[in-house]
Amino acid sequence: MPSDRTRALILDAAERLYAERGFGDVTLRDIVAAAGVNLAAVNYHFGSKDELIAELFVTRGIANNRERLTELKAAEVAGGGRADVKAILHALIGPTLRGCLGPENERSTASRFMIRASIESVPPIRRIKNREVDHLRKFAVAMRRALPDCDEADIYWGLHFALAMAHQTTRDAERLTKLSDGQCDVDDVEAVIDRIVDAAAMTLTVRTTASKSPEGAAPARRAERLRG
Amino acid sequence: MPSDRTRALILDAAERLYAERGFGDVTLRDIVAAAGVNLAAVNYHFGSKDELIAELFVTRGIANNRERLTELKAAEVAGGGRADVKAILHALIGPTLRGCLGPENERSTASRFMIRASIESVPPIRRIKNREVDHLRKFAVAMRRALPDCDEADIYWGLHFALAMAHQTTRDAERLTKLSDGQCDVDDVEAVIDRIVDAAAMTLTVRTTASKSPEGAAPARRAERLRG
DNA sequence: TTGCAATTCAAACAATTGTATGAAACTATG
DNA sequence: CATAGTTTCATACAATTGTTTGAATTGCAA
Repeated sequence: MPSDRTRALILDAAERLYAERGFGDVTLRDIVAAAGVNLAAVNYHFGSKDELIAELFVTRGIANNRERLTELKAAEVAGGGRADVKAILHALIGPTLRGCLGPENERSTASRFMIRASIESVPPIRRIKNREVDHLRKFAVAMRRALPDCDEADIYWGLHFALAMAHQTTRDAERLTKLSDGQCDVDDVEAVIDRIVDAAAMTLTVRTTASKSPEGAAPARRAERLRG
Repeated sequence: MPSDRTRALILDAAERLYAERGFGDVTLRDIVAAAGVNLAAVNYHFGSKDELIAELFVTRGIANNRERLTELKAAEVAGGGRADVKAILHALIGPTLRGCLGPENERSTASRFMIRASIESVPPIRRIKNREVDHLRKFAVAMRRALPDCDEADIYWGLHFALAMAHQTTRDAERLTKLSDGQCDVDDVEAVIDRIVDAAAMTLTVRTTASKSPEGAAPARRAERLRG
């Protein structure tokens, strides 16, 4: 009859503190204080600090991946087995962005924790992170179906850029707001998502006409089809 | 007659170690060991660990900004007072990327240190970082000149996306390589730069035709001119 | 109730880290 | 040479951190 209460309290407090202040600034004593439990409880229930972090990461990672895949499947069903480019990108970056931007009270600690985890590469997480590639491959497969004539490398670059823009927007939202004097509204989450999706979709579907380096340093995209 | 030798040794070792392993994993003892100097030398020459980091950051930041501005000015001169979109973006992301990608031996510890600094937001750096916005504003001004009819917010988003793609590419080069089974060649630095410049330029200059959200969540770009 | 295992707790431990100290070594000037 | 100022060095200090320990407490079954 294990008492999961303390365990859950620790997980909640740890996730919240890590999401807010990052891994470097949060000690076990901070966590147990926030959770209202004894210091030794962490080692009793999780074995070590690293195992606590790892458990948080795998749990949240699985949930996040599932959310993305659910949206991808839905898009594939809606498209009769083949999702279109924008829908795929939307499924890839939507879930995370929705949890990280927008009004403070609507953000999820889960998403913010995952962003932290992908920023500060702390050892226990680094060891697990390899599985992410397998997850992304599913989106590459879907994208290849949506753009059968597109160069394969370009597809990977497109996914990479979509993730890059999404990721950096959650990181540097403040800088962007300051730089633009508030003209860039990062609180309108769906608009931000659409903007990033549009940008990434363009890199995948628009043929570059005037290349700066004519000797082919940047290979021309070979996509003809845009079904958004 | 101050002996700058020890000082320089510390700066070099610190920059290299921070660039390689990040701020979290490097202690003063690691630095002095690598520099071959005494532990107390750090506090003697810099006052504290934080001041050492801050000095590194401002020095390298200034150098990096100067490099970017030099390229921007050159592009403006070449364009008769007005640089074109791609040239501006090239000046913005080129210097950093050149120092962070490509063959190991050609990378600069300076660039990699700056990337680290922008990733792990350590207190002494966070305090200084605000000046970055003023620096970026110069690129916004140049871009407004290149795209007089472009919506202002779109310009900021474009710069933001360019930085995002560049930044994330230096961070996740390994993942991209693994995901693409080596099909995405991140070692061809100039090709990568061109690719990112192209992508960012597209978000600024290509009018989106089919928007996913017709009620205007993602405002249509208003740029007509592409002078690449 | 009694007994036993699971859990909680206060306290201590060991290691690490940034910083400070005071003596020693060095350098240049008188 | 002598001496004052600068720099280096070994060492110690104080604070923090993850972890461990052993006793107390709790919850439940016999």
